[in-house]
Amino acid sequence: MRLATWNVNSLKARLTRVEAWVGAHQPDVLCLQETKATDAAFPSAAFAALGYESAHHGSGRWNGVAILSRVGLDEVQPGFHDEDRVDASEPRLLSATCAGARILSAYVPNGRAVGSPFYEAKLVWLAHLRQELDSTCAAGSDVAVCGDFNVAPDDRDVWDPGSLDGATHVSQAEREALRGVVAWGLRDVVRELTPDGPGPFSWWDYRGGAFHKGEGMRIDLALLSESLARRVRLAYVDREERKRGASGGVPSDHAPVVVEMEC
DNA sequence: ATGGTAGCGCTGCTA
Repeated sequence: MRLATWNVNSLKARLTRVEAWVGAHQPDVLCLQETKATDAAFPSAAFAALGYESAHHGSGRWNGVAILSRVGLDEVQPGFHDEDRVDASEPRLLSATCAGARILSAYVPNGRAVGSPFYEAKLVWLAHLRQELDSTCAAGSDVAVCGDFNVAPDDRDVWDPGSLDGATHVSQAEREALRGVVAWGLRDVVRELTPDGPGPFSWWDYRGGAFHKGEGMRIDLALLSESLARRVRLAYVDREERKRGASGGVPSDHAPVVVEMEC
């Protein structure tokens, strides 16, 4: 089973690259974030032509999450199961069951600036994600929480920890909120298989040639339950996709994260 | 040099 997650920064702008990447890498399940698409505009036919069922939760313009699967796509749940918990106007979570595993595609709020209302909402959103796992996933079951967490888990996950000390994405409270999600019973398998930093980064600012200067962050994660994590044989970031070239057009500012599990 | 790039969409916001 090959599972991947990718913030595409507009599916409309990236469709050719996504199709090429799917064809080349053949994921069984692919979580997408920042589709910036309405459900009506989501290109389900294009993915069906590649052999994938798909589900999307989006309202256009901003946010938007999707799951593609060629191993079944059932029990699709847009948003949190209890919509009273979080403002339902921002489509940032989509869950589905694929080959017996509960898959969550998550786009955590950016937070903008430490201490802002958006930052406080980000912390609340992460707390609700933990509650979602508590109330919808059984301990010991196959669960993968994949997406753009907009948090760098520790200092190995940023290019220059000193210059970012206390900033958004690396603040203590954000990291604690992320640890709260992980503490449900998840493992950060890319980090486990790549213990040395800095990196592997999954996001680079479009500005200032950050990618080529190696100034990125690791904020896109595949968090796997124990039952899935012990089957992992490969987990990595596909930096090649972040380069301009072969697939044509401008790349997303995020690279895909890929996990390969036995059976 | 207090900037820069990209997407959406047509004005300025979001990241």
